[in-house]
Amino acid sequence: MEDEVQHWINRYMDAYMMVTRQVAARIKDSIAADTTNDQYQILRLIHAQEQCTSTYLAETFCVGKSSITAIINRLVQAGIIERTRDENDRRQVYLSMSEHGKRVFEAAESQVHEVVAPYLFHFEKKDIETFIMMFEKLASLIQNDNGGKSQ
Amino acid sequence: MEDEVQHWINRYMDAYMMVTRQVAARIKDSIAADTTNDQYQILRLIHAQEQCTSTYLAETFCVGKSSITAIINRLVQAGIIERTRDENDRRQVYLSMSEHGKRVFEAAESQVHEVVAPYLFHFEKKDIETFIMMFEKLASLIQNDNGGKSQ
DNA sequence: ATGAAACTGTTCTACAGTTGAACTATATTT
DNA sequence: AAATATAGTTCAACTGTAGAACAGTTTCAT
Repeated sequence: MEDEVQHWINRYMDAYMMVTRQVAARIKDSIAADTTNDQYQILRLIHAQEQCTSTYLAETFCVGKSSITAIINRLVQAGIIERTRDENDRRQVYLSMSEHGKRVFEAAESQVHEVVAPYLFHFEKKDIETFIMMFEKLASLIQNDNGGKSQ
Repeated sequence: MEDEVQHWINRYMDAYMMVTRQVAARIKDSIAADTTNDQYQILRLIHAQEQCTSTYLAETFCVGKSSITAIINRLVQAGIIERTRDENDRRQVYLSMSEHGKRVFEAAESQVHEVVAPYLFHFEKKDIETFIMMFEKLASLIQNDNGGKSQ
């Protein structure tokens, strides 16, 4: 039983590292050279969020807020992201994509899809569903498990 | 059909990012502060490989060889890794763990297992097998797809 | 109403990781 | 022997990360 768990974890880590690294490398080669993978992930989060703040990004991305400031500074400098202060609570700064930013994001997105899509055709529809659902269940388990280490 | 693929990719990316980031953050909090996640991944590769070279690590990790040099330099400086030149082909340098390195690696490994294992108990044995097998299939698809971009 | 506490985000310094070009040393090819 | 290929390193420039100190804003307790 214990051995089985160990074995699963090792297999998972092996496959996981391979997939993660290779997919990241392929996406990097594919999307415009001046946008990094992390920047693309940040753009995805901003795109999906109505009023996106640094705090939200820091929590979702699991990094400190100063990392977000650094990334956003570069994206602002590249004319991709714009900052807007909330007039009701002037502490908050909302992050949104400029028109140029939207074009950059959409181009990157379609490149990513071109990289990933071909692999899907090697799998049964049913298996893809199962795979994604397990991934989503895992994501929600992890998400609802903040702070409390045990269990 | 196209829409379905798009939808899958988006769901996959969402779940994937969440799991990747959260697990990485938890592992980082868990393993000794002076070993990074990337260093742990490198140690796993060295541990699994009989005679490990920089070139092998660079290819497997999908980075340039100079990145590997930088990582290995830090691990050598920390007394975790040792370099040994091949006497038959003096260009080659084999990387191996020192005794201290082995202890560091085993400690990190057991920490990682402690972080990951609890999540497994939320899943059916059968589903875990399916999940890992799909991951492994994906890994091997990607691996056997070097160079040729299309398909 | 005012002062303490909490919150949002930035700046700064130090470091890990990445890249790509230039380089050293060794081995192979012709 | 000279040209070429291979394995690895060095260097400079950059992205990403952490954590502490900080500034500005809001909330809360008394």
